[in-house]
Parts: sequence; C-alpha cells; structure tokens
Amino acid sequence: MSEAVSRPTLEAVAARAGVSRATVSRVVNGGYGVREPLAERVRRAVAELGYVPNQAARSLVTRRHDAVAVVIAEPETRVFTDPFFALQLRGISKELTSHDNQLVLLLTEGRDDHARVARYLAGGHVDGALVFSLHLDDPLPGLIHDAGVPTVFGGRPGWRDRTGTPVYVDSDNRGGARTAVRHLVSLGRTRIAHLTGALDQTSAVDRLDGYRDVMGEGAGAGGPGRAGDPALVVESDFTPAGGERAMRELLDRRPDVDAVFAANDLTALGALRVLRERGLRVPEDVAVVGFDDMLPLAEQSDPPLTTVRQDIERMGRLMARLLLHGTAAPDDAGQAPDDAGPVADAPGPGLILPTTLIRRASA
Amino acid sequence: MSEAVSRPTLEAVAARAGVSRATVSRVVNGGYGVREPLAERVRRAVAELGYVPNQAARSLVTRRHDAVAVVIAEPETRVFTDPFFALQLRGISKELTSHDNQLVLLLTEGRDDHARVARYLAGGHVDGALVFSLHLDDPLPGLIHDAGVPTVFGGRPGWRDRTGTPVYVDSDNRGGARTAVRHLVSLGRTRIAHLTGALDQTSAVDRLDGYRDVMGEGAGAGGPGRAGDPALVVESDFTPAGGERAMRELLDRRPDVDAVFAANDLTALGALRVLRERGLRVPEDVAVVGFDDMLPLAEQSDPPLTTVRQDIERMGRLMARLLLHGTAAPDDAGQAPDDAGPVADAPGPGLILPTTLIRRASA
DNA sequence: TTGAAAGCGCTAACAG
DNA sequence: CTGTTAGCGCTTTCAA
Repeated sequence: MSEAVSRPTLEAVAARAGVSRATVSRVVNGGYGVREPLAERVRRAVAELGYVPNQAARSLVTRRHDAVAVVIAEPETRVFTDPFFALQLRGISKELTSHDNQLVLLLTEGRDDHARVARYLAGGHVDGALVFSLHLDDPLPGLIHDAGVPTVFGGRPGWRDRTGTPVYVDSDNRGGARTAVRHLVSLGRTRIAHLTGALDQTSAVDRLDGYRDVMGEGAGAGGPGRAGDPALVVESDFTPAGGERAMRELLDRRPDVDAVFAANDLTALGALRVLRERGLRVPEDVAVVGFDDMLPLAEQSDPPLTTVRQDIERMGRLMARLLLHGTAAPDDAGQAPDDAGPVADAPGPGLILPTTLIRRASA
Repeated sequence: MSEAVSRPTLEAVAARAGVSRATVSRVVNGGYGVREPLAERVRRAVAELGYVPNQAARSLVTRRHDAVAVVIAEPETRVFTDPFFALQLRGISKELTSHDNQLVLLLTEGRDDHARVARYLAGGHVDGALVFSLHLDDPLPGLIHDAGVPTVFGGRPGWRDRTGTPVYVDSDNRGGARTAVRHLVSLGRTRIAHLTGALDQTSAVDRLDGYRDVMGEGAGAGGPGRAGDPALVVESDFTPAGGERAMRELLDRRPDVDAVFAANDLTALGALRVLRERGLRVPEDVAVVGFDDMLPLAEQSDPPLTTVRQDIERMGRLMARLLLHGTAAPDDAGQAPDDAGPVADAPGPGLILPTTLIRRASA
C-alpha cells in the first residue's frame, strides 16, 4: 500500500485566500463570525485547492473523532445467516452519515477478541459505541463499561448489572409474542405450543414470557392441563435444525397440539418440515406463527409464514440517534406496541419498538 | 455523549519510567534499539498506567491510519437479504484484525452518497479501500480511482477501464457455472435451461458465459436446436420473484425442458415453486442447480438444492490481504478451480477463487 | 543506545 | 471580526 500524496493544508488555503489560518478554520467549521466577502474568498480557495481537513490533526486538539464503533459480538454463525445485523447496520449507517460520523466495525470471534475490543474502546479512538451482545453471560458489556465510553446496546442486556442501568433499544419481544399467541387463540386453537429460542438471550426469554402471559390468562378458555402446560414448551435455539428437533419432541409429547408459536422464523421453518414429514397439514391441523419476518424466507416457505415483524433498520437508526443526541426524536420513539400490555420488561432507559403481526398462510 | 476522561500520555509514561519520550515511543513501537533493562522498565510503566497510544497524534506524524475503508455500494435491498456481504465482512475483519487495522464501513444509498464516499477516501482518512461495486455502470470505481487510494475490488469490475487494470478478488463464476451445467449433462439431461442473474453485474454475465461454454460444446450430444438454443436462456435478476417469472416464461416457451441452471439459489427457489405449482417433479422431471450455497435456504428448500458453493469469507480475507500486503500468501492463492477451463475471464490482476459443486436432492 | 528538539495540521484562547 | 500564538500527543531526525 503506497503513501497518499500530500494534500493541501489549512496553511495553503489561508495563503491562497490571503487570510490567517484561524479564519479558514472558522469558515470550514461553519463560518460563524466571519464576514461574508472574506468567507466567500476562503470557500473559493478551499474549492480550488480541493482542501479536505485532516481529521487526525483535528481530533488531536478537539478530542473528538466523529466516529462510532459498532461492536458485534457473536461467536455463532447465526449472525451471518440472517439479515438481522445487516439491516441494523444499514439503519445505523444512515443515521451516522447524516451526522457526518464514521462507522468503525468491530466484529469479535470468541472471547479472545474481547480484550482487543476493550482496549480499542478504552483507547479513546471513537466517541461512542453501539454494542450487540446477545448472551446473558457475556463479559463484554462489563469490559466496555470499564472502558468508559458512552454506549448504547442493541437488544435488552441481560447481564447482571454492576454498571448502572444500560441504555438500549429493543423490539417489543414480549408484546409481539403476546400478539402472536392471541392470534392463535383467536383462530380457535387451544393447544398452543411454544418452541423457544436460545434462552441465554433476552429476546428468547422475553418471547417466552409473552407466550406465558397469554397462556397464563387461561386464554384458551378450555379444559384442564392447557394454560401454561409445561409440556407445550420445548426449548430450542433459533436454528432450523433446533426447530426440527424441538418439533419432533413436541409431537412425541403432545400429538394433539394444534398450534405452534416458534421463537423465530428459522425455528418455524424447521417445525414446518417436521409437520410435513409427519403428514400434518399447516394450518389445518397445526397453525404455525414465527417471529422476525425474515425475508425472503418467511414469504417463500411452504406455506408462507405468518409471523411477527420487527423494524430492524429503525432499531439501528434509533441506537445511533440515542448515542449521538442522548435522545431519540419524539416521532421515532415508538413507545406504542401493537399490544396493550406493558412495554418495558426491564429496568433502565430502554427504548422498545413495536412489532406487527404479518398474516400469511401458516396461521 | 460526554467527553472521555483524559488518558495517560507518552510523557506520563516517560516520567514514570524515568526515561525520555523518545525511548518510550521506541519501546511501544517494537522496542528496537532499546536495551533490555530500560525497555522492561518502560513496559512496566505502560502497564501500570494503562497507557494506550493516541492514534490521532500518531497518524498526524506518520500519515498512516491503520484503517481500511470497506465500501459497499448497493442501492438494492438484495444486499441485506443474503448473507453474502456479512460473510465477506467477516473474512475482511479477521484479516484486518490480525494486522491491527481498523475497519471503517461505508454503506452507500444511491448516487447521492458517492460524492460523500469519494470525499472521505480522498481525505486520506484511511490507508486503503475495499470496494464492492456490483453494477457495470457504477460511477463509484472511477471516483475512487480519482481519490488516489489503494483499492481492491470485490468481484470482477465490469466498468470500462480508464484507470488501468483494477485489482480484484472474485469467485470462479464462469468455471462454477460450467461445473453445474456439466453435472446436469452427466445426469443425462439434454434440454438444459439457464435463468440468468441481473446482467448488469459481472457475476451474472460470467455465469451465463460458463453455461454457454458447455452448451456451445454441444455437450448434450443430442438432436438439433439444443446446444446454445436461445429459447433456453431466460433473463432474470437474482431474486425469488424474478426466478418465478423466468421459470414461467421458460415453461411456456419450452415445456420440454428437463434441467435448469439458476444463476443463484434465490432464483432457483423461485423456479422450484413454479415447478411444484405446475405439478412437475424435481429432480425427476426437471433437475435444478443453483449457485451460492446460501444457507440455510439451500439446505431447507424442498427438495434441498444442488448448488455451486463459493468460499465467500475467504474472498474477504484475500481482499484484505491483497490490500495490506500487495500479495496473497501462496497457500491462499486458490488459483485452481474445480474445473479445467480457464480461470480468468478478465484482464488485470484478478484473484479467482475456486468453487465447489454441492450435491443435494434437486439434481 | 538514549535524549533533545522540531514539527505533523489543526483549534481555541486571547489580543487587537 | 480577524490575527497571533500556544499547544494537542506523537514520531523522528540529529547530537551526544
């Protein structure tokens, strides 16, 4: 990699415009307190020379970087198999770009990388961090807190709090789950099962809680052994293979099941396969609802999947906005889920985005 | 976002270790030319103070940044719907990390962003750029060339060259396509169709060329109107919906088709749906081969998809390595595709990675 | 081998 | 309103 050619400096622009460096600096940074004719001369000089400020020099004195780190800590392949992070990144990118901030991407592979990330953040190279840490026992949040960098989390952090209440943005997992289950109830289903996600992630826990909220209501309004029947909850892990396994176990335990709420679309897909294999019709025999609205999967499945959609890109935008401004614009606060229940499952300044039920053929 | 607390400087470390700033700097940067007892004292001081070099100050004098921009120019949603870029990013990230470089992610939304990206790159904020520009008519490569930053492209650039031969890394799209079609031939299929990708992307063009390579050979060894029959080629766009449309058109034109090579897995999925809908069995009536091995889609489809796999993460690693070193390690050069044909379809220093046929149930 | 000193390009007081 | 000046924290000659 060769060196870049030397670019014009403030000095050069100042000389060309016949003013001092300070004046050029003022113009470049918004132009306040510079009289128009002068400012115009400076702007022309900037354009003629193709001057671009040296960010390193600027950071050195301002101690700001106009850069934000995005930390994605995910040992599993799952991350790269669903568009979740890509969409999130896109939202983040849009917001950062509109505020002239740069996005520094930090991907971690296992714990060895944690120290590296912590060191980077502690090094004061960025103005803040947006962190995705999906696992309840993840040590990263603690390390990041110690680094003393302003941070917003993606998804409700589940770690035990030694650090005050973390700021985060999440989907209304619990409310979305309630909506899904109530939909199944409204279809007249009475033996509604849940295939959970990986329960070391708060999203899985929250969706399970939402399921229980409704089942505990006795929503099925039916016979005994139904509401909250533990046999109807099978632990899985957000993967299609896990979904298959869980669905088999479920059918063995409760062959009379007539509806399944899967913790995500991939799990639902696995369940669909097993149901087909066993000759059960969807939705006639068993109705299936997923979560995520992962496209094109959810549309292309057979039958197309009824599922709970979350606005992932918006989550990303809000995370960035929260970090940059310390607040999200009111029109984007989105504190109104499509469900009457409580919005926040957790303490702390969390921003919870609403979810929407997307009806397709599977339920 | 609050200011970060002030961190220890070289000066502080020097004072603590009782040496000059210059000596500390030497130790921090590898320690060459510093006698052991001294160096050890310095290292201890660094550890005790938790010193981390100020990258801005360092860049200001060295004019290096230890940072690389990754530019993903994609106006379409497709990018975020398949794991292609995520995998590529992971490979890039691994390589950069192992060389202590940072990854600055630049996502562009339409042409308005091009100027911004060009300005950023020209601003000398990064040491190089890794660019994904999928469209033949994309102006971005030209802008980036003008910015004068060392650049490696992901995928064979298709733009008309005013800039010398670009460095790039790509999959062996043409060879992979040949392998796919030859596989269909070996199955005894004689009326082999191709559903193309979006032909403004080189990957689609190259796969079509590979298809033609084999069909032009008269590989079907059969009757008239077969090899290179234009009616067997239907233009599509890499999407499932496009795949459906193309498959319908194909069946209308050539109801006797007995094999389909789809430009990617999503297209194949669309084709599969239409075939099922028309009551045609796969692979008995029509064999189907995809491209990408996009998981979990390719595994979960019905029937599971025979497809051409490319090692996307490795492409990412090689791009980064090429940018950083100007060369890829020999064991990773991967200049041997699983196909005897020519590897490079394009002029210029391109690195072409081999592909592999993954046999599943669809062909 | 080590230290002293001179900036890298910029912003931010402070004067004028 | 504009210019002068003093660094930000680091690397890198150049001497010692």
